[in-house]
Parts: sequence; C-alpha cells; structure tokens
Amino acid sequence: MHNKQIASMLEQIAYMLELDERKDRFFEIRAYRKAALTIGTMQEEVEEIFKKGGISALLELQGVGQGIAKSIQELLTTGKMEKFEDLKEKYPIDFENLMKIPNFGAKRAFTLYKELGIKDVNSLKAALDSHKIRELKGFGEKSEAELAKGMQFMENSEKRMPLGDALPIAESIIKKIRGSGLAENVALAGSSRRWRETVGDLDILIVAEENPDLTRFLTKMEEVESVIVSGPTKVSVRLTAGLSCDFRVIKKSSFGAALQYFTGSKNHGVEVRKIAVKKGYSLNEYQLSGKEGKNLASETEEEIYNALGLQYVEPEMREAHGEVELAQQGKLPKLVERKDITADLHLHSKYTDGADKIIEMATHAAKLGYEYMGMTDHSKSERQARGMNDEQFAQYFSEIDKVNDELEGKIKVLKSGEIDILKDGSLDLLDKTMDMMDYTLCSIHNNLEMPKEEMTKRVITAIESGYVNILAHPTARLINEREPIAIDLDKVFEAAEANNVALEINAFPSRLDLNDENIFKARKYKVKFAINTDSHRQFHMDFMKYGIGTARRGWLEKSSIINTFSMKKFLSAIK
DNA sequence: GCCGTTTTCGGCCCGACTGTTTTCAGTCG
Repeated sequence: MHNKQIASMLEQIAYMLELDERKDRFFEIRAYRKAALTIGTMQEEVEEIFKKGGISALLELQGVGQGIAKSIQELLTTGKMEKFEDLKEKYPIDFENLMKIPNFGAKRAFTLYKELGIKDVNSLKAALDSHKIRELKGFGEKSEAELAKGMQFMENSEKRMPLGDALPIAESIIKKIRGSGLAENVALAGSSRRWRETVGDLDILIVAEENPDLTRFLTKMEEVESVIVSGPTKVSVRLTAGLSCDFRVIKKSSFGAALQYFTGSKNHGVEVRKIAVKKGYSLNEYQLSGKEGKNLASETEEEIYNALGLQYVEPEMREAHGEVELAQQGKLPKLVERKDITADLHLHSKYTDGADKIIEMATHAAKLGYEYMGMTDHSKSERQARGMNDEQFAQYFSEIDKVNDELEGKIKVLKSGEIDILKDGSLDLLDKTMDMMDYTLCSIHNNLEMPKEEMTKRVITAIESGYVNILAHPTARLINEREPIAIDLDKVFEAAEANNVALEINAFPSRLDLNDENIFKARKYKVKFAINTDSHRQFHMDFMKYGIGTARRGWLEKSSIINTFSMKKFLSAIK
C-alpha cells in the first residue's frame, strides 16, 4: 500500500471526526491531519519502513504515536483499519473525492447526505443539475453555483497526477525491476523524465532480452491493479495508485533511440525527426538510419543528437519551445543543476508550523551540502501556523544565534521570516524587526479572491516598500487543489526587476510556484530567482529536485538563481 | 491523538471571510 493511500485514510478519519457529536476533538482531528501530512509527503514508502523496522520504526515518524502507529500496523498486516471502517459505516460518504472540491467540507457534505442522500461525486452532480441543493437550509443559489464551479475545477484537474505523487511510485517500480535480476537496465522516460508538473501516465524502459518471466513479473507487481496489454516487448497496466504505466522492453543497442523517442515531448520528437528527414535520414525508436538503412546512432541519446548536428538537449527543454533551433546553432543554455545549489532560503521550524527544531533543520541542510540556509517562520497573521509577532521574532533571532554557535561553522543559518503581505500591500511586521533579518521572504496567504487589478496593486505595493527580498510562491496556486490568484504577472516581474526582488520557485511538490511557463516568461526581465523547498520537515528539503526540474523547464541558468551564489555574493546581491 | 530542556498529563487553534443569516455555521490558511 502506497503512502498516498495511507495518508488519504488518515485524512478521511479527520473529516469524519469533524462530524462527531463531541465538540472537544479538535486536537485529535489535528493529530490525524499531522500524521497524514508526514506520510503523504514522504518519499520513502511507509510499508517498507514497517517491513524493516516494525511498529517502533513507525513511531519515529513525526505525528505518529501509539494510536496511529497501531492503526497503520493493522492496515498493513490485515488490509483493514478498524477505526476507519467503523467511521465509514456511520458516514458512508465518499470523502476522499468530495473533499477535493474547494470550499466544501465535511459538515456540508454530511448535511447533503442526510437531506438528499448524496454520497459521492455522481449523486452530487445529479442534485446540482436538478437544483435541489438551493432549497436546503443553510444553502442558497450562490452556494449551489459555487459548488458546481468547484466540481468543474476538480474534474478538470483529476486527469493528471502531480509529479510529486507519481515520481516516488515510478522510482519504487524501477527499483523492483532492477532488483528482479530480469533486466540489464531500467530507465524512466515520458513527461516525468521531463519533470512536467503533472503526469498522465508513467513510461518505463527496460533493457532486457525478451523473456516471459519478465512480462509475468511486470503484470504481477503489487502496484498493478489490472493489465491493459501484455506482450513480450510492451506491457501496459493500470496501477492501484490511479494512473497507468507503460513498459517497453528494448535491446541495449536501441537504448538511446528508445529513450529519445519515449521521453518526448511529441512536438519535440516531430522537430527532431524533421531534421533527420532533411538530411535524408530517418529516426524511430530503434535507431537513426542513414540512406541505405545503415545504423548511424542508437545506443545513447547524445550520439543521436550529435549525428543530427544538434547539441544534446536536456529532457526538461524538450517541449518545442525553440530548443531545437538553438541546439542547431550550438546556443543552448547551460541549465542549473542540483550541485549548483548552495542554500535553501525558505524553511520552517517548530517556532511556527514546522515539525523540527532549527538545529535539526540546519543539521539536515548541512548534510545536503549547503553553505548557508535561511529560517523563515511565519509572521503573526498566520494564526493557524502560530505565526510570531515582533517580540517573538526577536527571540527567534537569538535562538538562531545560539544555533549558529552550536553548528561551529558547519553551515550558517541566516535570519529571516515568511512575512505576510496584507490586504493593502503592507507587511505584517515592524520595520525594525525586518531590519534585524539578513533577508526577507514575503508572500500572500489570505484574501486570495481579490480582483486582478487590486491584487496586482497589493503585491506591487509590497515590492515597492523596499522591504521584500524574495517574493515567495507568487501565484499561491496548489496543483489540482487551488487556482492561481488573479494577478498581472508581467507587472509584478517588471516591479521585481526594478526593485531587485527575487522570485521564488517554490519546490514543494504541490506548489511548484512559479511554474515552468511563468519562469519562461519571467526570463524576459532581468529578474533573479530563488529555488526553495518551503520545508516543514527535515525531509521536505529533499524536494529541491522538483524546484530544479521546474527551473530547468523554464530554461534557467545558474547565474540568475541567487541560491547558487556563495553567501557573501548572495548577501551583496540582495542589497 | 501527539508530545516532552514545561516530560507521562496538560497543552495544542484562531481570526477572516462567505453566504446565509439577523447572530451564525462552515471553511480556510
């Protein structure tokens, strides 16, 4: 069972507990949500952790104590969780899907169930179509329309899975195939190799001799829900996780050609094959063929691109956005890489809504090889995160001083904060507090529904205050959960350039904000970027790779990213 | 239900906004 499924059950328990007659269960509900967040964002499979270390290993997970650990053990050993089943009997409602609708919670769902027998998305749709909902007490025309709009959004975002969910699944499948001894090499292709933010299906290439044992192995993996096609060189399955996966079995001699072909994108492939045709060659998933069908290149992608007179094109750039022409001219940008990153500048600790201490975050960041990092706990407007006031920030900074002493130079922790940009564009802390920071990181968290013009003005007012160094998650979107705010990004980019404000590329997998497209647009301006993880747990810092992938999709080079700078250069660059 | 340099019990999470109301319930961050 995958983490997402376990997390979803815990989340559903939280929703059902909200319906309990007892009103004193806030903290129990919160506990379930906390555990769900830990498990839902972990890359290592909880099932593996349990297999290796039993219940005591489960207890190590943040937010998992005796009760939840026992429930997970029960689930992994028997396939059922009693607490979940009991609640489900009482509330036979498809919370898993219904709760994906924005502004629709457990209580209104339960009312709809009691009054109209609505249990799932389909029955909700029918009730919306017949306008029954507006008749109910507590509902009206507006809430009915809002609900219909929300459902539309949910349906549109349903089809593709966020990369942050799909990639760990792909990686665990690839590991299994490697471990089977049936394959010489296994590689990820498709849009996940291009680091697209959402994934329609997984494409996995397997270098091996055709072998019925391999085909059997692929169709019998526990991740597989059903088999769509199954032959010696192609196996296609539906995964229990809710997406499909295509496997291709290929010869080692065709590895490069197959990887180039199945990585896509479709349009990039079309452009590359056009060049082949112009030269009198042809390119398919087996090889690049010359005039008499002679094999010119096939084993590696580099050989193929080079044989066509092209520079090697990084997978993230293969979107037919002009990269083929640049590759012909030898003018491709040198994209930023993970090893270029010197710091993570958006991190939370226990001081607000993070789970770890500053020293723990710092120790982990040092392990990742960073030279410096910045602690950015929330400002006071973020009540739910226990955001800090000016006085508390002063204390926070003296704690950071202490931590720096303890670290003995292993890594330097910079003082900062994630400061709310309020409704009128003012910032949530006093100037004197922000003056104590090494840099500031500012962002929008509430009043997300403002009209475009007003929102643009709000953000630009903040930018022009002179107190913003990094504008964090500029559009506030959540993949498949929340639309981006209405804002004129061109004007924001312009103001950011004029005021030396860096734009964040938030690497948290559900955010990826700015996204690839907006980064690509922002390149027109002489604006700097910062790739940050927005970590609330030590292990969230490993999400950096998603930010790097997104930045690379926006064609960014090291030179425009401030957290590739040495600390000295960073501090002078933000002045 | 979790957690602990406040350590095995007693804290932990509260204000803004929306739509429906006429004083509040639900949802969100």
